[in-house]
Amino acid sequence: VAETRWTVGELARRTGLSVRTLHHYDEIGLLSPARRSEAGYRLYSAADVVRLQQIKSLRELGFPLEEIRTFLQRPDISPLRVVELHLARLREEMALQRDLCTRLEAIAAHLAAAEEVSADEFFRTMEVMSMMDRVKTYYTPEQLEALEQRRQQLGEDEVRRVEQAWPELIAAMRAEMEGGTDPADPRVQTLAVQWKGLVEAFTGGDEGITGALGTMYRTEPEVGARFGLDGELFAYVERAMDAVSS
Amino acid sequence: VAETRWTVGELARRTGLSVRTLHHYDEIGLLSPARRSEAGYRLYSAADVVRLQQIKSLRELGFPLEEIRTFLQRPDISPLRVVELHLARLREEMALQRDLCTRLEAIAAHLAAAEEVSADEFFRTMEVMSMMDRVKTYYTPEQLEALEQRRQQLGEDEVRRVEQAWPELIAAMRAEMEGGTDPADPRVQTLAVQWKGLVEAFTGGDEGITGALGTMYRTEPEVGARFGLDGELFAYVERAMDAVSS
DNA sequence: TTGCTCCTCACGTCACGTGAGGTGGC
DNA sequence: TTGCTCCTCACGTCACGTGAGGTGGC
Repeated sequence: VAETRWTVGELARRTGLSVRTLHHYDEIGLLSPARRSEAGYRLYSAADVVRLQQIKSLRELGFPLEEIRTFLQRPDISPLRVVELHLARLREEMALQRDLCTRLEAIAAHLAAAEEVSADEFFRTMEVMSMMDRVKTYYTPEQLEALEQRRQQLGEDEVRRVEQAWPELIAAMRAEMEGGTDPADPRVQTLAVQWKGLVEAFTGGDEGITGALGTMYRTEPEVGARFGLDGELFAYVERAMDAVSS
Repeated sequence: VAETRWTVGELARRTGLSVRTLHHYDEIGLLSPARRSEAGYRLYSAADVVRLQQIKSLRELGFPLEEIRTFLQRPDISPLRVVELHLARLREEMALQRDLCTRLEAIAAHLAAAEEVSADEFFRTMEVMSMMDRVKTYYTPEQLEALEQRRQQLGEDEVRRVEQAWPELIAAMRAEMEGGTDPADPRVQTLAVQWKGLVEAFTGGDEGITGALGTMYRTEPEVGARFGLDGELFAYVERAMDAVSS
């Protein structure tokens, strides 16, 4: 049974990658061809093609080659999982792009009418552009995978329920803060417990993910600002949490 | 009249760029702040914010920093033009993403059903992913700008008309080729003239663009393959063209 | 035999990242 | 005075690009 084999050139032509890229992947042990011909030509198998697709998907998710290599070593990672991760990310990105489109159109309309465009409008636009790249840098593939798995466990309805509960909870917490309520007050304590619950529903209690989220909110305040979160509110919530545990 | 000024840190926070990136843009003369404070702090003006937005847009279009620098020096390039270029590109990319989504969903469905997925299906998917990056590497900003300008001159209806004329013309040309008609035959000559007309309608006769297109079709046969174009047909058309001019 | 594809070095590049060591404003 | 933000070098890094020089299959 002679299986189909592809040379580097064929593979490059059909995938849009460069020959040099395939050489590089071989060099670093990310994708080595199934065999070599007698003359030393790289001969790739169908299984190699599948693996290459996984690599391309994970590259689009923004992961460095080294992380992709170790990620693909995990026994619980199937080609299906990788495709699903890619799809989830793609849908998020398309949503951000629709947002960006709206903002650019607004700026174009203003400029075309020779109106003043505020610096803020430019800032918000650049912020969205940065968010598109940013999603790619905060999680490791493992964390992203865990997040997705968690979402699937919860089911779509539950995810939506959690997402809708947030704005309400944030508003309630802010009202207490601005009203000057003591973080140890029972009313605030109740909210703090709900807060903790929602965070856990999202992260599945994974410490790495919780940490990555914390880093993201601390170093990128604009991300939190989209949901009405700021440093002041975070500090207030933290004090309430401390009071819960003590 | 004290105008608003931003320090690097403020600008970085509001745009999602790193301080190092802004330093780098200053170093290479791409974006230098309007002034410096007495202590040497970079102070950016509102005009700098506008320029930064243009830079971010052109970066998303995939241009290297050096090309962006010279492009922004052109007197005929307004902020509005840059936003329009970005919008045009964004819409194309979203179309490709919808295509990619469909393909990934098909693969996911097959994998979930534990069905065999052909190598071809993986190839086509990777091809779309590569096309998304590729658009970014064939044109210089000047060429992209000329292409867009051309499209605006033609108007949407005309662009659509041209795009719809292609498949028909390609099919007709292929039929002649496969029928063994001499490239110098009057029937083929008529088609060749139409062919030339459509190419010119698209490129506006710009030699640089025509060259870039040629390079693209030669080095990326899959791009042409999507429209039923291959090396054989190109060679046939070329012979017909030579016959036209002689 | 010619032309094309393949091979292995190995240095170059682009756009920053990442400290190192030090100064100025609130 | 302490802490934070800023400054200028300057070397490091990631994912390849780009020849250089040479071999093998149709």
